[in-house]
Amino acid sequence: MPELPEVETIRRDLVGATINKEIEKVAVFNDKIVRNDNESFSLYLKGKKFESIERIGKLLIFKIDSKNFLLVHLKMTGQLIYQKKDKILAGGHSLSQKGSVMDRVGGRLPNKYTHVIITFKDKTKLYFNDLRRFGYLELVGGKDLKKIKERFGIEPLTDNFVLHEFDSRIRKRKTYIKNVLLNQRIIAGIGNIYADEILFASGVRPNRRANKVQKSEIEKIFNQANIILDKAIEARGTTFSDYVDTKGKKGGYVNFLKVYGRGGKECLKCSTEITKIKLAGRGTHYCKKCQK
DNA sequence: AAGATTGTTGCTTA
DNA sequence: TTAAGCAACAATCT
Repeated sequence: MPELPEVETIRRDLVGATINKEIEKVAVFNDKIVRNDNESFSLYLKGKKFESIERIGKLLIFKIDSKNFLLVHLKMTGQLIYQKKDKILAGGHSLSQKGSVMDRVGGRLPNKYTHVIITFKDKTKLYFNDLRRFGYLELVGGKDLKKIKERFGIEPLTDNFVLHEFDSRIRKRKTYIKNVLLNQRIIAGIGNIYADEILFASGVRPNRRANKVQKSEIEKIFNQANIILDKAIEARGTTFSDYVDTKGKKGGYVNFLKVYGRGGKECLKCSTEITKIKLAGRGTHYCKKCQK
């Protein structure tokens, strides 16, 4: 589940690897993944370069020129992997038809989940893989991009992410505090894993109503969001199931998780059993003693 | 073998 | 007009 830290890790890696490299060829194997007409998509990108790569929330924005942008969203199981050439097993052929964990995390490429391959002129390749096929690629113009950007709330780790704004956005809402953190129109980039981790570190239960959370608690949530997202980027993200970076490597923050995925286990602070509930259809983990 | 897994959109309802 | 809540989407694992 790529959230802000995972997508940011990918963005930084791809800036180093692909900026200003001429695209030689684009192959699309699944016509639902690319939201534009597949043929014109490939044709358009041929000969183009990425001028820069930005991110808003969990969305990657590859700038082609001042009016054209390639959007890539990984949703739950999308991957962007960059490597020199197809890895081919000795004596075998390169396209694995059988899905396996090895295919999903760190195996040979392309595999049955590879839906798009961008080949650069220097023969390096960028693979878009997605087991669940929720992710997408889309070419958009400047006006579309502007509209899309407007749909996002305040962005952590930027100058717009200030306590006052954070507080006023949360305070208005009657829904659960966790829902507010997950709502991309209010705050961009936080997903299920980091929402649970931030609330644990802040001592606030996910099912508290946002408008009933004290100002001092909102300040804690704000501070912990900054700390945790920063630390997670430093650790190159969290691999819980399918996430890997552009080299196919897992994220190290999984070793720092305090509550996510630990339902029924002992709280690392107080040894109380971690409670797992369902909130807004999401698995939600918290410590009933440490979080009020 | 049903249920869980989750990011986002779009619909319905209040 | 806006917010809240939920179904739908997709494939795989337990």
